[in-house]
Amino acid sequence: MANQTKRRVARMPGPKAVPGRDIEAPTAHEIGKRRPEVRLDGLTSLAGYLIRQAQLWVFADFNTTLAPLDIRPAQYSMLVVIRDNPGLSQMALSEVLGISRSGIIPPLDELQSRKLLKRTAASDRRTHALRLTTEGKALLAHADSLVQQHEQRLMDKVGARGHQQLLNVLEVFGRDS
Amino acid sequence: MANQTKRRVARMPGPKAVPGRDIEAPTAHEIGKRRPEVRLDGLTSLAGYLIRQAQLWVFADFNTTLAPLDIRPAQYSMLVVIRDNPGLSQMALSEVLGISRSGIIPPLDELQSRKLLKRTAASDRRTHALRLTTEGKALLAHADSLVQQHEQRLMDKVGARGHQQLLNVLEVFGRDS
DNA sequence: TATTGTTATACTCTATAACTATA
DNA sequence: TATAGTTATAGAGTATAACAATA
Repeated sequence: MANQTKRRVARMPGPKAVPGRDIEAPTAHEIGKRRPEVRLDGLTSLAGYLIRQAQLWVFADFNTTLAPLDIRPAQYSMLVVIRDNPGLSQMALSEVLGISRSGIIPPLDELQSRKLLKRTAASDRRTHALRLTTEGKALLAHADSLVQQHEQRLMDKVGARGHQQLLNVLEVFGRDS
Repeated sequence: MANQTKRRVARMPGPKAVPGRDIEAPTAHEIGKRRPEVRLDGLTSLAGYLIRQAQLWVFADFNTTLAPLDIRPAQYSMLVVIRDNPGLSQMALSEVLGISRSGIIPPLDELQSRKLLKRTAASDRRTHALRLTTEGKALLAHADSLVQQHEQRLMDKVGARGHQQLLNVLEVFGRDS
């Protein structure tokens, strides 16, 4: 049967017992079957939900577009910020990107192992001054052109006017937030 | 020193060697110090980046607002869709929410263990017909009012006009995607 | 044979705490 | 004492593959 005896244990402290299933009369849903149109009004009237869906589309399209370079959104952000702010520290980068200083290390390690950036010495010897390598700059230039294709697809999706409205309306989220 | 001998091993197949650091002349960045304004133009001109930042704000504010009910965005989405489509299957729900049928099980288990929904029998005995419990409906009603507060804060953030533009422009992401 | 729910497993992203070196 | 980078660890979210029950 579809309902097994042993259920998945929740990921927190103690195992949470998950009760079995009841029996209840079917609704128009089950009767209609054939993947009847699922009502989503309750969600699509929320701007937050639409923003989330848009973001999922953006990441999916970004990843597809940048796949030839094996660059994901977060990595692209890091490369751009380092290019535009050569010598900034990991702390500064992590603050700007809104992640913890420990969380930024794995992606930086990967980018460095791919020879796209380097950690150079700074006057404050506790810090690393981040810089793109020549190879990193070249790859980023290529990535920029692919990102423009991605941005164009987004524009195709929402229209030139809608695209401009997004830039205007969402500008408030660009700085700090 | 800040640079250790042993570096973090990348998470994929083989360990990737991470090279050491170079030494290079400091830029205006290090000299200026005092957290100089980091340039973000390269990112903030991309609608995709702004959408991502907006989404991070939305989730953060949503989580703060719904904290008293311990409901996260994905859980709220599930409860709303199940309320509006009583009896739908896990497959239908996972397709609508854009996640795999295995990935939807942990959150459903948790909601069921909290007695907010139930898996009832359906005519097709391979499937579960999802339904909210009375408790689930009550909690969702409470959640709805909190979500409206959250939506109001978003409107405060982008303005009533901007909010309406978001609903209009992002509508295309609401269905399928 | 195909589909639904489940389990096992794994990868990514992110966070906190503790440690080292530097300030 | 405080800060930057690192390590260890853990949790949440997601995915794929294989399996049993059912169609």
